Amino acid sequence: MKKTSLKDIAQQAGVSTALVSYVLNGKEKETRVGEAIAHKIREIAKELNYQPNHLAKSLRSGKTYTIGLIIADISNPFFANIARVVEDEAKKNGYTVIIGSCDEHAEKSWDLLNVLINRQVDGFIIVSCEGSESQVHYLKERNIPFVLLDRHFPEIQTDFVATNNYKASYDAGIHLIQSGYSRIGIMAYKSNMYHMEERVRGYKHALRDNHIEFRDSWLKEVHFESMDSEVKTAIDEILASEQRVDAMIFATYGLAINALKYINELRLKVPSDLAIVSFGQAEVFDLYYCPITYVRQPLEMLGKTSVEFLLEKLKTPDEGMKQILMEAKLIARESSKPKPAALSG
Amino acid sequence: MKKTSLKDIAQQAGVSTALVSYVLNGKEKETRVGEAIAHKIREIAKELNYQPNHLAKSLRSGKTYTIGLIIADISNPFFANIARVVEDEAKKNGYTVIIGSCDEHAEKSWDLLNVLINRQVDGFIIVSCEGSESQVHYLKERNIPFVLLDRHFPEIQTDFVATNNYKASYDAGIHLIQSGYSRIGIMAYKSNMYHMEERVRGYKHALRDNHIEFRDSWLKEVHFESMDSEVKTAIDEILASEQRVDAMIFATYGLAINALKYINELRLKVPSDLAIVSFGQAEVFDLYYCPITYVRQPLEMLGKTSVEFLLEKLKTPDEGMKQILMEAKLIARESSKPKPAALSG
DNA sequence: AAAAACGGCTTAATCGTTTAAACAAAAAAT
DNA sequence: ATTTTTTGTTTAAACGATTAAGCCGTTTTT
Repeated sequence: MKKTSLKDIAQQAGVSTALVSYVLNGKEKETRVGEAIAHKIREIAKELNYQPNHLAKSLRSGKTYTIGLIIADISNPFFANIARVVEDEAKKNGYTVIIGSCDEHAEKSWDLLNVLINRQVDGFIIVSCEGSESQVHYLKERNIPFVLLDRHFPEIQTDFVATNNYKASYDAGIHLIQSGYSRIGIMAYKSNMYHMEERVRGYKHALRDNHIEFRDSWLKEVHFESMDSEVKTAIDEILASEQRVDAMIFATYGLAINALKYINELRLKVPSDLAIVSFGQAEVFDLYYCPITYVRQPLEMLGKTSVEFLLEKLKTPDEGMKQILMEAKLIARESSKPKPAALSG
Repeated sequence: MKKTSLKDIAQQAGVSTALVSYVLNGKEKETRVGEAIAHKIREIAKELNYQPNHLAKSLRSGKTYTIGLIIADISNPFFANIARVVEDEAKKNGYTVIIGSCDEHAEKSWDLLNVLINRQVDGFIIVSCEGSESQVHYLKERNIPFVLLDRHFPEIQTDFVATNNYKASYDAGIHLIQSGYSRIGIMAYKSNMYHMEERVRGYKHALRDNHIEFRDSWLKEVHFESMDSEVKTAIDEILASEQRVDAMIFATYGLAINALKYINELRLKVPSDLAIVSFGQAEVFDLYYCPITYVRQPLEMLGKTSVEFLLEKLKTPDEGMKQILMEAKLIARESSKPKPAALSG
């Protein structure tokens, strides 16, 4: 039972494939196909349950209506959700998305890029990982349309859609300070990715603007790959420092999860022993005995806009760069509630 | 800067495209291509950074090396993770995966199916949703290879890879009983999906085998779509029943998350006020103030095996059905620790 | 010496579409 | 009555690969 093709319909109708193609693509008007025959063709197509072969279409047209979505880490619920949004938005526009996770490895990202290029995706949406600058340059050179999502490289001119991480982190810091905390630590990934640097920078400026002297021992940078062990060490150290912190910002969801587990092991009470603000939304933060204050990034908007940008780029490739920074929102919960001492002070 | 094709290489080398194809596909021996020319072709290919066009290959060969993965609910971390496993395993075998989530809607599932069929995927791996039997029949009729994953229809002969839900649920019940709980409730989705029925059946049999009389008020079935509100009502009711339960089994991860939030609101202590066992693994269960006992399904094996089955089916379509039920494992934690009273009794 | 085999290459059909160009017949304009 | 226009249709090339079949010298076999 082979799939029915244009040819089959043409044969049954006793016409050429051209007519069938015209009719089934709604071009009967422009190409002046006869009423009767057009009707007949549609009937037969329905009867034979004709489904066009996308491969052939794409080969001919050079368009696959497929978007490659390369994500730095799909196990992160933030990215998983953003992937969903992208998929939905793309589907609405008749595009299919092929998702790949590079698990924060630039090499894997190269592989994915090549696989997807071979599959002739029309363009890419990319959550870049560290060390993938060359890939971005490659895409630019090859003139392959793409939009960077959530993370971008300030030194490379590209389209991008991202969060204002500096501001988000600054806000997180201010919030803690206003809640009465003054010795505030931050845990981030050891990385020279811009979004991560911005988060640290925002935090530092929040301290500075409130005349709190930043101390090196308050900044803990851990490696993504060995997060499990390094987080524990980092927590131990940051709590042992002579100026013991009374609050912490976690620059990512993954860090927060890991740290909270350890904090539980240590029997530390949140927020009385340690207040917490974290990046990244997830159900988990509702479920923790003390609901975690978190920075909510505009997930839906980020995803939607990235698709929008890309589709526009596909339509009119020569329009200028589109770049946007969106504001995150701090959701204040119990884990950073005003320090009792601060109320009277 | 067009992509380089076989033709380009052929022109540069001054030969026909046939030779280029032979060489680049490693068929130079069988097709007796001259040493020198073969070498030259390879050089030029490298120089022009030739990347074969997958569309053309697929159109010609009828194979896309693409698998369609249709998932009932990708926002469930269990399925998200299984998707990752499937993707990885497929990639290892040179296949690309196109993932789609139908969000538990049979209609959306139909759409996805059609989109992917048009894209000529070689086969499907499907986590079915309720009411999608007709789709399974359709695939069978059309002779499109597929494997059902995690959920299957006992009345339809298909390949499938799933968990032994009956056993898993039975074990969960036994575990609670042995820990001293005797009034055990269960919350499940209102659904006639087999996997859900099996979970309820296993639970009931655990009670029966321990001479505990099952009470209708202990079984709470809620609708997936209106879960948020129904879960609360269900919890209220199950706690108000004359024989108030002292333990609960949650048949899915989503139910557990929802219920735990409400249980927190009610200031119920786990496990002293209510012991808990849940299906589905996730970091969350480590993070809850009282680590949740859960049924760990063999996620990696499920995913891997489903790919294996499908690839075998693609190779030798006429081999018989492959069906496998895998055993889950109960991970006992604090949320179901032995009841103090039970220790002395 | 003729026939067969081999080595090295090209030709051309094919996969399923799209679409510009050509064509023929009918209708309209001159 | 001829030319032009319009209408409805077919032809065939193209997308980029694969591959059976063909071709033509050279070498080997008989």
